[in-house]
Amino acid sequence: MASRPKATILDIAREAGVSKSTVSLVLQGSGLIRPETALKVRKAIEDVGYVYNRGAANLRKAHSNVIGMVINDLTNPFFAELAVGMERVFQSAGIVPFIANTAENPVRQEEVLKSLMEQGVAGLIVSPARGTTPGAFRRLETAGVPVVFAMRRLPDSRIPVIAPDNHRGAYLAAAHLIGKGHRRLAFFGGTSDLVVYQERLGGFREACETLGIARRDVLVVEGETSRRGGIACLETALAMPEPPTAALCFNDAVAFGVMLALRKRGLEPGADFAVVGFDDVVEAEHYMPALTSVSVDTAGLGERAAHVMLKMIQSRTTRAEDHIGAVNLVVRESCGPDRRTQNRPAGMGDAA
Amino acid sequence: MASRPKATILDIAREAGVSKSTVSLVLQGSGLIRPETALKVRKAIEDVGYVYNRGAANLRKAHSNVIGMVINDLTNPFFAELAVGMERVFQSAGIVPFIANTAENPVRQEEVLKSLMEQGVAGLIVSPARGTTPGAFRRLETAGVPVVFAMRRLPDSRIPVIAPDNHRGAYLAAAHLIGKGHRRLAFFGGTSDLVVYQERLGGFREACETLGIARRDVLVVEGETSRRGGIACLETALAMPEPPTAALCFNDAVAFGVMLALRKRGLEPGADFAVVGFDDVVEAEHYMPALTSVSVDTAGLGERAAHVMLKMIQSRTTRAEDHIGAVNLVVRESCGPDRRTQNRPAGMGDAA
DNA sequence: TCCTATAAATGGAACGTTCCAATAAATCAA
DNA sequence: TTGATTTATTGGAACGTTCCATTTATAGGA
Repeated sequence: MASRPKATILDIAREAGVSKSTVSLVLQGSGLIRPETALKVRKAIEDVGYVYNRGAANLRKAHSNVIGMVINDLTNPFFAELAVGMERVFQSAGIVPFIANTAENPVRQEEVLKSLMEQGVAGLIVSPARGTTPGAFRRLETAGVPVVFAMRRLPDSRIPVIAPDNHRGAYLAAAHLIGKGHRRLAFFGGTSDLVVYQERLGGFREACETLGIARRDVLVVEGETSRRGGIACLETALAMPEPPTAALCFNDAVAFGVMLALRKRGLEPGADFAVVGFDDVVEAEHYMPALTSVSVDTAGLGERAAHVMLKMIQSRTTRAEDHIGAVNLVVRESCGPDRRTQNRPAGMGDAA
Repeated sequence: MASRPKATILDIAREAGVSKSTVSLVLQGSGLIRPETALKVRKAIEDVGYVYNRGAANLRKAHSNVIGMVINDLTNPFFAELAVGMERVFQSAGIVPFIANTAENPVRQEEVLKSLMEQGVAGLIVSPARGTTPGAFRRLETAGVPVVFAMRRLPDSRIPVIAPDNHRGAYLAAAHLIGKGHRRLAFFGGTSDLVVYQERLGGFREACETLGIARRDVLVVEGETSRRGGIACLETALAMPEPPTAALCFNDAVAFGVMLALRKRGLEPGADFAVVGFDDVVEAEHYMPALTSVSVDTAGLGERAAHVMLKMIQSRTTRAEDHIGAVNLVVRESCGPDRRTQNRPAGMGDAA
């Protein structure tokens, strides 16, 4: 149980009758070593139960192979999808990304960033917590650690951003609702301290203006970006003298909450009140009714972010182009009484 | 941009006019240093933009403060909840846990474990991937790294396990269904290579036997532990000559799939076919109809696992007691036509 | 045969910390 | 004043790697 002092390359060297340098070379897969020697060394490695000490190695090598992923809300499946996309590309690059959750808490985020820096990360992909102060990433910048923002951005920072075209997505969604004949629209959920919020709300507003919806007929209700937030938003909206007949929600979680609240009131989402989500998480398709949502190709954005990160590390730069991902509206059943236009859920159960 | 060579304690020492040892002591918050000296040093640390090199420190200190969390499926909200529970306790211990996803892939799991070991983790909380080979954790054991299994266990290993009482949970659920008058029951989803599966199925079977359900009236359909798996299970079951009228699902994801498939066939979950889930993820309560499920207090188990881990590290042992968490059946709307017994979703929207 | 070129293996310094043992300074008892 | 004790500070040797500069072995060319 009480583990003996752990083996080092010197133990291996002794065991295999070679020098530590040779062992090091073998460990790095250098071609300079004679195959038979390499084999002998590898056997010794196995025998002594050696585990590589990356900390010691990093002491010489300047930068590690650890990439950190800092996520603001792990319980939102949306971010899990993002993470999965990133992992796909890191995996094929032989890198294991470490994920850390900040739970939307800037203080926690500071701790997490500090810890990752101390660990000597090679780069960081971050979806910053709400309320992140402008200076939070100064440390990283002065240390020259490559950072990429995913999905969210900070008001004015030079850090590259990988995000969907929020403005356009919201525009499309609003235009769709207006096209369905809705004249009193609402935007539900989110808070104005988020840049994403500004973008989505901006697209929504632009559509309303362009397509002739009077200013007083658009209602904006801020709220938590969760089911609970959606429920609250709907209650607020329906309490108005002239309530809206359709809503674009900040994200799918809010939309689910809205649909739930509608049902609670005996209203049918889609028929009695149109709701559109944003992000198109996997659940959207499986909801009842299936949720119309703005698809942002989450996993694709994750992959993109990972690629950008890899390139930054490789070229030792801390700069990169922003990348705005294409979006498209996936029309399902939750957005208006006209059901002729609905998409079928992607090929499952059709044979039954 | 091209970061100057990063500052070390020697730079700080020079800047503050003290020795490196003094700086080191300050960094560790030692009381041996005169407050004014400490202040001077701290100022220098700020000035040179120093970041602590934990790798170098670990070279001397033998054990790090990194704890790894290895999770088999990050996209299952269930595991996110588990992670959140653990984070709560680690946070208050000043530890930032690193999460890594294995995506239910044993090969990936090997890589992840290797990487974490090389990083010099102080301990590991693992929910092992399906198909993990018995030897996968031998390395960790010989290295003396404390490991705790969460939710899942391996057939015969001495590694402590934190998990819910699967047998009892399944028993309760089955008994409930039988109490509702169901006589032909099914168990949906999961595969027999999982110990959890054996446990849950075991409880289910015991209830059936004890409460007088004939062997030929219980149907077991293995399948993926996902929505998709649930859909498939239902299709299979309904194709039988005498299909079941109720099912206990391996987990909530499967249950959601089953409900979806029922709807697709024009059947109403709850009224036409009773379905019970397992895990009681947050969505269960918000589903339509709300899902009856076995609640396992996921976050609580996460906390427990973290506590056990902390204790193991502290006492330098690799052994600990198993911990089997209490479960209880949360009856909602998805399990039978008798709606008088249903629970109300926890206090939201009641005022409307 | 000797010389050169290439291949394979090696010793030692460095990386940024910690911590022990030692020193220097300050305080106290006599 | 001196010596003993306490309080602050410090130098140096680790820790486990990498990598440069060397050395040693092997092969090829004349």
